[in-house]
Amino acid sequence: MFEWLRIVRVCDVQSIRWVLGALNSSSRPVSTRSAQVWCARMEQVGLIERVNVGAPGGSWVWGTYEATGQARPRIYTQTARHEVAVAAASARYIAAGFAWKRDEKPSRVGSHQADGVALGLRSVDLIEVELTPKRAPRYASIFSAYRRRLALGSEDSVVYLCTESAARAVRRALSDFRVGDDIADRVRVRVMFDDRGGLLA
DNA sequence: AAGGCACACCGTTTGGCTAC
DNA sequence: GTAGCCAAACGGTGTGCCTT
Repeated sequence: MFEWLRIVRVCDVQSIRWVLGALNSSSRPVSTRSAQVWCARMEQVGLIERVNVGAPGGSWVWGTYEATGQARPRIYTQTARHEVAVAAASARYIAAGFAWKRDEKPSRVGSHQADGVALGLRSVDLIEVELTPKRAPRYASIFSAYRRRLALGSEDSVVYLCTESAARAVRRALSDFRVGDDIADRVRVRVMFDDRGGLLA
């Protein structure tokens, strides 16, 4: 659990449910209640901290320095909601039997760091969590970075997990740009989040 | 008409408890 | 150890009232 928290940094209680389920060798989440019990116990012994931000999905949770060796994440920033959304996606992948790791830092100019890498038995997917649409030229440069990476062959596909509006922007960019067309058959776009960053059923 | 404020209501989360 | 039920707590939203 703490290995996973070290990777995602911060998550919500719903994600804790899925990862606890995965640790029980189940593809289903444990109950919300037992996830809360786990959090309460870990908080009591100083291994996690949590704060109720009033978001769907429950309190936000992170490992303390004692547990992960990492500094407290900054949770009152714009990117925090994105981090929690990435963790939510990661938790589902873990429950589905995938391993999860952070993408490596871009080693050269013009490359792009994905939000995560899902390692399955038969495939390796680069995961992008997209809550807000980017400007079109940004997609063009990201797509050409992905085209290079996919050509190298160590990853099989790119998965965009989006809000409704972000999915529209990604699909439009895929069809508008030539580089988008080049990689379109290796890119999957899924609507997975609502506008508040909550996970759709 | 617009803005500020208090209040009630609603949905969600949390923790206590019990049963299995 | 877990699921299910319940009550309390909390944040968000809508409404009514008052002032500007």
